[in-house]
Amino acid sequence: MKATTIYDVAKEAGVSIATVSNAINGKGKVSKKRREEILQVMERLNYQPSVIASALMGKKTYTIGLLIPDVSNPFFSEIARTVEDLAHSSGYSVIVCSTDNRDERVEKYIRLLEQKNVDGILIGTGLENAEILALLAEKSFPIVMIAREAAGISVHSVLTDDFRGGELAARYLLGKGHKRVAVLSENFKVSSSFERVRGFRFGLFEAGISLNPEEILSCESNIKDGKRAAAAIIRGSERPTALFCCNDLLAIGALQAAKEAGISVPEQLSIIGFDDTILSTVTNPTLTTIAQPMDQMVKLAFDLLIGSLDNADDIKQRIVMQPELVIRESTGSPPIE
Amino acid sequence: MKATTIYDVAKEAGVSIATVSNAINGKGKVSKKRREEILQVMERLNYQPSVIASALMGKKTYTIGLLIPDVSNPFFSEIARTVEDLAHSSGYSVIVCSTDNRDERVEKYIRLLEQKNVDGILIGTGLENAEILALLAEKSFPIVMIAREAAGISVHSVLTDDFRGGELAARYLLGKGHKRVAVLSENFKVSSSFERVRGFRFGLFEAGISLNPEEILSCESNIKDGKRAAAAIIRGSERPTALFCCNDLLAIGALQAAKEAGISVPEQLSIIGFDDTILSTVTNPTLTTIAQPMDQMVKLAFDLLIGSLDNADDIKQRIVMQPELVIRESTGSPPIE
DNA sequence: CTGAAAGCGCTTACAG
DNA sequence: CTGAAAGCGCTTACAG
Repeated sequence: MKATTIYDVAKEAGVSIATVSNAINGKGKVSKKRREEILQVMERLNYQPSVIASALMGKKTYTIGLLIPDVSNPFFSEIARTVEDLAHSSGYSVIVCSTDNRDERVEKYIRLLEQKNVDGILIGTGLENAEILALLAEKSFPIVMIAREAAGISVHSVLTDDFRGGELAARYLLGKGHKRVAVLSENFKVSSSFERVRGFRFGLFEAGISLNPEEILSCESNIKDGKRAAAAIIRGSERPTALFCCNDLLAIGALQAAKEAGISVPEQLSIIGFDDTILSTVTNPTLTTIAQPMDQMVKLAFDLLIGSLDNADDIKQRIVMQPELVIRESTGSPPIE
Repeated sequence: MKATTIYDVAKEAGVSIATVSNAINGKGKVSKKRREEILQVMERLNYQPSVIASALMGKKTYTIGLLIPDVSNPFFSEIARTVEDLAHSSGYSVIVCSTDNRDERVEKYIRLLEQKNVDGILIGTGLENAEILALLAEKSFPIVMIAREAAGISVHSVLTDDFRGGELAARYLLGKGHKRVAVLSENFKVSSSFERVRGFRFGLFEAGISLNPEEILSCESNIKDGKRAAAAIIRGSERPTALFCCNDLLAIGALQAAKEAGISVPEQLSIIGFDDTILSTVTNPTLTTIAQPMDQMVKLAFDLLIGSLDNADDIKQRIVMQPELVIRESTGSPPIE
């Protein structure tokens, strides 16, 4: 079943293919009557222009890439969904790429997306590798960072004030009366986590409380490793009364470790997460967490990307959004000594 | 920064573009020496063939579509991740399309994917609409159904024996001593849910227990609606001692409804889900559920799709996998009357 | 306002 | 074994 091409509609409408093309794209001058005729023929023949052919002529492919660490991680799958809807309603489709935060995957995907001539890329995965940054810098397609930074290359970025988020968590815990706290972080090379921890320490510092290095643990960002690391904290000689986790996955690991150790949350241990994913509403107790305004962030990032498509030299923006504390059940006052 | 084309490497290597093309694709005869030279030049020039141009010549686009109800739903995001990895390692990329089970979205996405010349589509969303089935039937690209059926069109499908899954749940509950049970289902028009309920009823029936229509509720497939529907069941005059939910999302809704009503799970009410998503390990109590062997299913489906790419007339298979009961904490014996 | 022609970057017979 | 040429389905000056 050969698809109908522009030639078929040209012949059927008794005009040249150039005129059909013009009618479709609203380019050149086509008389209203002709245009209508052509549109009707297109309808009748069920003609759909080939994106491939027009892409070859240097037009857009109407495809964008989305680079994230892992689609199966709820935080990112929620982002993916928002991106997809936005893209869809502007006529774009999105190729999803899970990087696992691994440089070789990032690089491979970037090359792949380039080969497919995507119009632009939304990046929500870490970009620390100098080689990759150099690779990206020489590309012609626009890039927008979302919830992450990319130092040294000229791109738009939309992020949350992670430092402030950490601070928010510290203040809240302090307000509840906690004095002995610990931190469970994702790998420090992930800049957002690093900032969250810095902010948290700063919040504590302002209240005259300092955090010893051994009270800050880091591990891979998944439930299992979070659980293991949290178990170590819980078993420690001086168990903290509150634990700040750099994301919900780690917080859930902590929740599980506490359950296994027979420590009740929040009565004996307060746990606070970050991201406000669907997971935080599903645990029991539900999770107090720091929310990023993801829908807005994705919307902003997407609009910046689409804007860059037509105007590559626009001034690169760095938009910083404010995080918010979402209080649920996993936090409370410290136990009375 | 113009990308280097086949002309550049041809000139640089002192051969014709035809020879370069042949060297790349291993077509025609190219002397070993020439081929190596060309490959070196390609390397040096950092040449990457344009997928677009070769797609226009009727070659593959190395892009597949994935149609699922919602990427942000953990069950599907886990599928998406597996598909992505499989695709990636075979040189394909995947365009993710969330349909929300809405016919107009399904249709729009199918047209979009066709326009983009995807090589094939993996469908994990319901396909009941006759118009859409007709649309699909006339398409030239291969389609593989995953965890869903598509009646009346010639496609491969890989599914779980949903009936058996329902039966498994019934047997297990029966074995625990439950006699008064209820069902919380997703919309019955979703065939997999319908089968699960049928299987569950059958399991009960074999033990001489029948289910009244009012003990089977259906609602939208999300936590909130599940919670609301479960609340109605719980408040009912004769509260069941066990509740079978057609998927984990609904089961979580039920868990929340129970918590809110002050009913303890599993002591006063056993709850069993379906799908074994990450969510079922995160709740408290953790969720007993019926697992589908998704990784295997996705792998099979993907391989069938890739196979169909080269051989469109292969005999369409219908592979049925066996579900498995995963016992966690949300189920137990019924309370003593 | 409309059409002939060139060209995008490839692949594929076909001729040599 | 290698290359000239046609063609995939479009778009874009350009001429009329």
